[in-house]
Amino acid sequence: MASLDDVAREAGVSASTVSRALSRPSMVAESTLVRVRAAVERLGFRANPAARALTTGRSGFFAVLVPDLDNPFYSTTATAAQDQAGRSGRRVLIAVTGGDPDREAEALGELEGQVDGFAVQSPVSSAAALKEVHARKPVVAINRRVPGLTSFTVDTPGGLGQVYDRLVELGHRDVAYLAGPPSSWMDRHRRAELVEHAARSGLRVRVHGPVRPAFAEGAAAAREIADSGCTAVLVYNSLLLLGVMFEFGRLGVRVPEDISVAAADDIALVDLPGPPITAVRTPADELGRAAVLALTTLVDGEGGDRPRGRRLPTTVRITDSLAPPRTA
Amino acid sequence: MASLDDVAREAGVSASTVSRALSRPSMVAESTLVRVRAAVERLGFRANPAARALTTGRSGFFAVLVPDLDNPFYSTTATAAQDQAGRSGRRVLIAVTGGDPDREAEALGELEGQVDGFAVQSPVSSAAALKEVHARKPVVAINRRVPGLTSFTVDTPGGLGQVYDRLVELGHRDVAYLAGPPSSWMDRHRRAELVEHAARSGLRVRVHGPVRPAFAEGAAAAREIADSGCTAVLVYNSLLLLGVMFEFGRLGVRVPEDISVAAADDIALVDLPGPPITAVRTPADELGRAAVLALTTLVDGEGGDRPRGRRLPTTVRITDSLAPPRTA
DNA sequence: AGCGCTTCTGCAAGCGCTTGCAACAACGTA
DNA sequence: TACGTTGTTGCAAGCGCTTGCAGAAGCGCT
Repeated sequence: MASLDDVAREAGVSASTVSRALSRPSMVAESTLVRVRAAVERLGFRANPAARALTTGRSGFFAVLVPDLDNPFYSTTATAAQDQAGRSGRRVLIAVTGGDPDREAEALGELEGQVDGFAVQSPVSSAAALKEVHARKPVVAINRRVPGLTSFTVDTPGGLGQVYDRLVELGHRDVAYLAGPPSSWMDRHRRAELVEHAARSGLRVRVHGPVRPAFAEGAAAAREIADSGCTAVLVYNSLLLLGVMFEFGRLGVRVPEDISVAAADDIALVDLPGPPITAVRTPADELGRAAVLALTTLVDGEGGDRPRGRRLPTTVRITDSLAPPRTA
Repeated sequence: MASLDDVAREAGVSASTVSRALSRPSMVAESTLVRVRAAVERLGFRANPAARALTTGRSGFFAVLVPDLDNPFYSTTATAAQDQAGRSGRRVLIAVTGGDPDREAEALGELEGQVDGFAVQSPVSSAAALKEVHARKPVVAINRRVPGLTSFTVDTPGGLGQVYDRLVELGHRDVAYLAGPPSSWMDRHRRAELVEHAARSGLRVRVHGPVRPAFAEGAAAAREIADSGCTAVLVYNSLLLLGVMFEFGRLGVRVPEDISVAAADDIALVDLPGPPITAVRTPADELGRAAVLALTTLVDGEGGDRPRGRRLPTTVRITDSLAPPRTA
């Protein structure tokens, strides 16, 4: 591997000049620039990232912590984060934590020295722990509000409210909610919202689960839901909903004639043929992008004002997957 | 951040001793070890990875290149790879290439200096390009055989053969195959196998697709398949199959009464309730593990004999999702 | 007592890059 | 002509760690 010195020799300049030619071209005369570039080309030089990291204290990496990759919500944010990071020449280190607080803490600790910042998705760590890390390396929270940290969330509760309203309007009284993982801040949030709404509107809500938000789990829960006598079901996420509907299909439960369905995100529903399904449209990719963008300004920025987090608005797509209850 | 020197001072020894205490404890006296450890603890010391990488030439990272993360096959191998890497204290850098040769090449180039090796999943790059990288950093291929590289594949064709045989045995003559992405080495392989088998056994095979291996795409292809008059359908992967079956459910097409179904992997079928589906059981996680293990020996090993790749055997689960054709 | 040996520790160089500082040239300007 | 500018370059230190080498003990042996 060619080093800076090799390039310097080849171009007939000093190593510092080469370094500057590459990182701050405006400081170098045009003619030298050309020579250096030619030498770089000829030798196929690539800066040694470790050396650069050592001197600058920057690695060019952001870590993205996600509970798992099987959930399209997470893989989507992670992929979007990677894409966004690429725009400032950075790379993303995806760490799968399994939603386990210990592994999350371990990842935070181990990676602290290797990355320029963290985007933590659905963190199970305590806010205090996150803020401690934040004191040294910028941390932004995705999909959970953490006081003191720039946080990006999605206004799913708001969207769900509209779904409840519609259900009430249609005459539903008995609604099932298939809950996501208990460790999920989002799920707790949604349930709270649900309970509150139920109290206000006279809905009776039965919670099923919690379950791992996977297709198979949705399918597994379908029978219980169908048998529970509810007339509508709200599901923690779209992947679960597909599982539920898949099994409904096998059980002969028709949507929406026998039961109305809706999901709290629409990720796995995109491009699905046939009649659309009621869902809260969730901009997962935007979440990943926004988080990385915030990290970028946090790292590159002159310091000072930390970027404001946002709660991304949702839109609800109410469709014929919601219909009046059968008995009505 | 505490440095080695800080620890050395705190423990009353030299920096080199601390370094050795951490990386080669057997070279250090027990009593010193204790003091050093205490000092490390007290100061919360963590070695600076960049500095370590600079001196040793090792970053402790393996890169795993995958086309995308939405495909559970890839996310499973990636997750397993991460897990396996953790056992030797390494981390995994997941790079999503989108199945794009340019992005794959770019990732290989950019990461070459940052990682100790590559596990390349379903690489679209030419074998020559991969081998060129391999000359500098170990590369192992996942799910594609690349001459000159340690490669791990799964014997899906062998498994599919059994499925075909069973279909013939049941009296099927007209079979559909829903193909995966055309860039996939695996899909090409499977199709070749299929054609050959068809010729031998008098099956008539109609290829649908190719499609992106996603649930929605499967659902979108379902009607066309159902209308094609075939009596059985083989699907590129399990995610697609779920999509197909999902839509079958909505279309009123019954499995297996109206049509027999089977998938070329079983990943998304795990834990699915109800009657099991015929599938070639694919050890995706083992693939990820094996690849990282090979990398590990390639890097840590005394050199010499490069680890042999393997073609992981598959088992086929033939179930009642295969039944005699309707008209038979 | 003297010797070689093993065991442990410290010294110092160096990994490849960045960057503050100083040197220098070329160029007005007073 | 002398001097301050501006623009360009090189020198050298240093980032935090690892490691070859050599020195210092401590040991058993003759």
